[in-house]
Amino acid sequence: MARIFYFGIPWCKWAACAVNSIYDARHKSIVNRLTAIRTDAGISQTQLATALEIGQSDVSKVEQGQRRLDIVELVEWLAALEYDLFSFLSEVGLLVPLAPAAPVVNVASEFVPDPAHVVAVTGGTEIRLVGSGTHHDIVLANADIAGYRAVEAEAVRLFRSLNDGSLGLQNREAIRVALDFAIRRLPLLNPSDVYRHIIYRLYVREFSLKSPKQSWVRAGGEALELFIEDLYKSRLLSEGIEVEALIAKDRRLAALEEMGISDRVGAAKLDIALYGIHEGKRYIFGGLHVKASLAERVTDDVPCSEIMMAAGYFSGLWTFDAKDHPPRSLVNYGELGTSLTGKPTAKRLYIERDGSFSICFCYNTRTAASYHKTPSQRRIVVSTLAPDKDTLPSVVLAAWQDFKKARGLK
Amino acid sequence: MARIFYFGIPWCKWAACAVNSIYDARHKSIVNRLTAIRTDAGISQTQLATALEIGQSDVSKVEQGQRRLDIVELVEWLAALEYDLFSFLSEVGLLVPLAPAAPVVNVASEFVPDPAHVVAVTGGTEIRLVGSGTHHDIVLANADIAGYRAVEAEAVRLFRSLNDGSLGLQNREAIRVALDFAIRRLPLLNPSDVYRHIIYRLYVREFSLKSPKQSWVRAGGEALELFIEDLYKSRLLSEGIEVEALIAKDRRLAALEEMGISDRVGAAKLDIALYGIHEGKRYIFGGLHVKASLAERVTDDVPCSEIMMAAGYFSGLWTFDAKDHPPRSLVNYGELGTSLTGKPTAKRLYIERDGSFSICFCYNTRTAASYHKTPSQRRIVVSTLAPDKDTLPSVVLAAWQDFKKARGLK
DNA sequence: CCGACCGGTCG
DNA sequence: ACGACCGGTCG
Repeated sequence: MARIFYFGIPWCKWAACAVNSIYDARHKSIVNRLTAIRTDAGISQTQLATALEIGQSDVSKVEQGQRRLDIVELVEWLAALEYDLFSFLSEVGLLVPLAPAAPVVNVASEFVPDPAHVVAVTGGTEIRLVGSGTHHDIVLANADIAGYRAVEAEAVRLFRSLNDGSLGLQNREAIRVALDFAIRRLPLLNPSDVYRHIIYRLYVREFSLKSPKQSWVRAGGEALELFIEDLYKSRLLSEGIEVEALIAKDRRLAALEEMGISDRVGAAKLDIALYGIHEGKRYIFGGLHVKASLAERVTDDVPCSEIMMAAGYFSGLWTFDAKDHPPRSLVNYGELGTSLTGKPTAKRLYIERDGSFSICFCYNTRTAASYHKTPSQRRIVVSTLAPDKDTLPSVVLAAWQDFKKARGLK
Repeated sequence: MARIFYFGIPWCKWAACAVNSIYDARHKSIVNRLTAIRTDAGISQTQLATALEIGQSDVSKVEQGQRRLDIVELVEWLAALEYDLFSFLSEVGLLVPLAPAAPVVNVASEFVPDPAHVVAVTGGTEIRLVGSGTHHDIVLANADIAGYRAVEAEAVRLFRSLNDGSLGLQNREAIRVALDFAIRRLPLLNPSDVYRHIIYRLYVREFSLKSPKQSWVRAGGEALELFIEDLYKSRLLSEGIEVEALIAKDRRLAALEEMGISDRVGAAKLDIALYGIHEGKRYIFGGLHVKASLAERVTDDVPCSEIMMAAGYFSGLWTFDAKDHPPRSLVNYGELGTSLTGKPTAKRLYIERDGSFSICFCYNTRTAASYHKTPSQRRIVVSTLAPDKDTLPSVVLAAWQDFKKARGLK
């Protein structure tokens, strides 16, 4: 039973407008917005009337406020305009959250977003993840409801197209586009939540050609590398730095060979190469290891990273640190730990104690960044992907300048 | 522009109910639902009227369908009932997805044994693995049909019991028992096929309490360690060697500490400890890293193994080398490679070139054993688990004798 | 074709 | 509780 929120305008007494709400200011804004949606879409009153199988004069009357729409009529009106009802209600100020979030529910697996339960709450949007005969409500802090719905619509469009090939996209490209769209449309969200609760779960829900979770492993992993390449390309090119996702085997081998370490590391142990341009020549000066989540798999990258650093190259770990603990909740706490008090998690030690990476860029804002001086001097930094928050470009630029100095390139 | 859903009932022409939609079936359902929400909440018409600051008769009129609500009124009505608008619209059938409904079933490649297709063929038994609307017929060489059926029956009994807890077994224990039963009952089969095509696939087919594949990852992995401990315990105890699965965290830490390497490796990087008994004292002299399949995950164990070897300990890799390539067939060729001609697979290099493990014990009989002298002198050995074929006990015994000599224990 | 991608599990 | 377990994918 859904009683979490109510949608209303508490300061206006219904009694006052019960008889003549047609003249009410809120009705004016509804009517004005309906008219604007129609004209923005380049639809004439006559065309709309035809679609609704009513007379043009009925459309005119509604838009002048002389005839009011009940809920069924409004729904069909918006349908004819192909406009989302919740976006509409949001725009005309009819959605107001009541209570703070979310009863906690115990869970099992296969949790995917329920399109019928997307509600505005204080400070964000609540979505419902349903699965195994139960559900869990997750609050996406700083997400507006229209933004979430737009992201869901785009992801659904992209992922469904994979089932019939209608857009001609590879899976990894569809995921990259969906993730890019979501990060841009919901820039204030925790990026790790966007990745894990929105994009991953919608992919699992919509993609049915192959087992979606296993497909996600392959396609999602490569999509993340493409996403990162694309994200930083423009931010770094102006600094004379090129970012290259090493998905093609020969490109990866070329990168490892230029560093002179291809005989000592597996051929597939670097995800992103960083090249600096100096006097028209292109030098590799480092790279990024990309992991959506860490688990024991972060160990894979440690040997290569240590070899790179020993050879004088920059070697960063880029991660969403995505991980939730279903028995308790579906809150995405990550594995690097949310607190600096108490014993550090095992994963932190790779960076803070062992210094196996030059730096760890973490995009789960629940993760605790390194605060005090670390034993290895290597740090975990945490931010969103907003250009003014994310220090990756400046860190990479500094690494390039250090590299030039060390190699006597001036 | 948000176009996720449209809200409407396409088969009903608006025109038909524009004048008198109050009598429309959809209005009835709206009105009935509003009434039900009120009564379910134990609110009287009078109480609701007071909250809305209207008369009780107005409430009555609305609930009888004599007076219809526009959108502003509906929003406030639901607000007074503390009921979610989106849930309401969903319940009265006003939310219709734009695209055809999402395909709910994504049962792609879940290949599980078809109990109806088990046939004797020359040299073995053919079973049918069904999934994705297609199937693959697999020949289990050297399996008699009665043996296969007995194994399937036992596995089904064990795995079904996990759904209702009827045998009181943990998942890993049920898997261990099933694997043990199968290996004993079908001793001439390729052990990797027993593991992968029989035990794994029956677990996926029968266990339904949690997502079976992910459950397998956890439970199957630990079951394998228990299985190995149990398998070699009796064969090695007579030689004064104890085999201990390091599933308990404190036992694992104790093993790493006795080797003096606990500060340099992650706490969970060894699966089986090997202890020798000398003059009533128990010395750790090595261990086994266990992997059902390799993938990139074998890298996890490399650093710990190299540290163990550098410190003078025996460090073996025990693997089923289980891997098939479904698009082509479901034959379990492994990743170490079936041929010694041509370029060695990347996985072989860990042992044969880099010598990162003392030895690799592989129980996929399709895998090619090291034949020529290897660069590292370290070898891949391949066999079944039959006591007269499996050289593991003698290799481990030799390692214990070498250890005693090196440490001056005589 | 051979390889690394990642998340639900459950002790 | 927090960690390592492993296999279908698809380039």
